[in-house]
Amino acid sequence: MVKKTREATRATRESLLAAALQVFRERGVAHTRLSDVAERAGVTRGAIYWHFKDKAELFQAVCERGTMPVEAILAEASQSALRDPLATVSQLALMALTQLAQHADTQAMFDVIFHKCEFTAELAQVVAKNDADRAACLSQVQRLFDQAVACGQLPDDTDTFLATHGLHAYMVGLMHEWVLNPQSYDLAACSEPLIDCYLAGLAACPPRCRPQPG
Amino acid sequence: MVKKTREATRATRESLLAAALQVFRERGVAHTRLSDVAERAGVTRGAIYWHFKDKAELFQAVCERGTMPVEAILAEASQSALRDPLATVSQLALMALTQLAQHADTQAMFDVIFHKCEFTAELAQVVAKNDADRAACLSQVQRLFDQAVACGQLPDDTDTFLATHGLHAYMVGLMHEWVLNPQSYDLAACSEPLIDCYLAGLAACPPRCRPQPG
DNA sequence: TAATAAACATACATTCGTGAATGTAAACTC
DNA sequence: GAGTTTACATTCACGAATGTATGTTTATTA
Repeated sequence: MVKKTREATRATRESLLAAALQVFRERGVAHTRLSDVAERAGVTRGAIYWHFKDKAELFQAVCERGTMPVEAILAEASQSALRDPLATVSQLALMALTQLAQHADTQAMFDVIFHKCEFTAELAQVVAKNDADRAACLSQVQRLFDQAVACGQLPDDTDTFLATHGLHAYMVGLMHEWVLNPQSYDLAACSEPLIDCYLAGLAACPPRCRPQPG
Repeated sequence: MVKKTREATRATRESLLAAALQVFRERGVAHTRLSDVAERAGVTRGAIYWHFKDKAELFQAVCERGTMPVEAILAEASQSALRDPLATVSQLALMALTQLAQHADTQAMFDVIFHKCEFTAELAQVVAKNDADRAACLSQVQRLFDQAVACGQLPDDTDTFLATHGLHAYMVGLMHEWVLNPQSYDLAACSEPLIDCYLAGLAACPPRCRPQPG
């Protein structure tokens, strides 16, 4: 039983990615042996080395598959109308948390990223992509906050850079901690009030721009 | 050159902990070889195995040394007067961020914890301690929020559980992201407005208690 | 339908890191 | 100041994981 049809090959690759995500979550990325992943997927290590160069490339593929939905959310939101920038930000955040709350694979993905992975030199590819994604996300949100200031939704002297970083940190922290204990509270139900709370803080008492020195 | 005086022994242990923190940060915990740590500390692996049972115990010691100051902050704050619960929370958060902003060792520590470590089975000890610390911190803060509600500083129907988890997530996210780019903004200067922003959101639009079903 | 290449399985060599075992010299105890 | 223990250094043997090389069978292609 060797050379499969094209569809079977795709299926093998998919089951490898799914198995890798599971084993990564159970054992941590650095501690997983490729033989474990192969066994979980019902193949041998040879199959892994056929589809991926090494563990780093496998991990990268797992990451790209896992972050696709979130990136799709961001891309979709960038199309959205800009009559109400703050509402756009709110919906963006809400959709991200909802995606996390509702999809087990997304939970597994973020569990791995946040708690079961060491971002070291050999994963430089993934780190670089993460950095690029974060930068894109941040600049997109900051643009929305700038529009919110222009609309009068936020005070004139709002430091939108800090506001953006604050919101991003909030989102990261919520995901980081919630995946540790998904049963601690109902994320799907609580996302909206949690997000509204931060945005209300921004409207009421945002970080202010300091007069630039010089 | 063997058997040192007691003070020299303490110094060796200290330099091992410092070396471990550095190497953990550079290579990630799972990828560091104890020989690297020994070399960095100017000793051999024998010295490590004398002071610590294995890598997990070394990591645990590094963690305990690194989280001491933050725990001291919490302990100190628990003594504080309770006339102004929200101000106490604010100062608590501010001190934690200030500690991070001002001490290179604390930055290294959180960089390792957040980005250079896999929390897997073999580190169960550390995970358990983390969980206990987090639970203690959360309940302490929630008590302060409860007092704030009693004082009228927060609305009567504030869901203090969610408020606490939100603040905790915010803090975790701020530290998690800032250590990735300490030069991205001046944390020491921005901590206060960032914290005030979230607390203002709590006062203005907190997560509300839902009527319990049944 | 013959030839080629895909999609793995199998077998192998090698390296790497660990833990334990042992050596040892100096500090501490009495 | 002799014995004991400390605080390491050195050496060794072992397993484990990796990457590669090769085998094998079947889909695909011309």
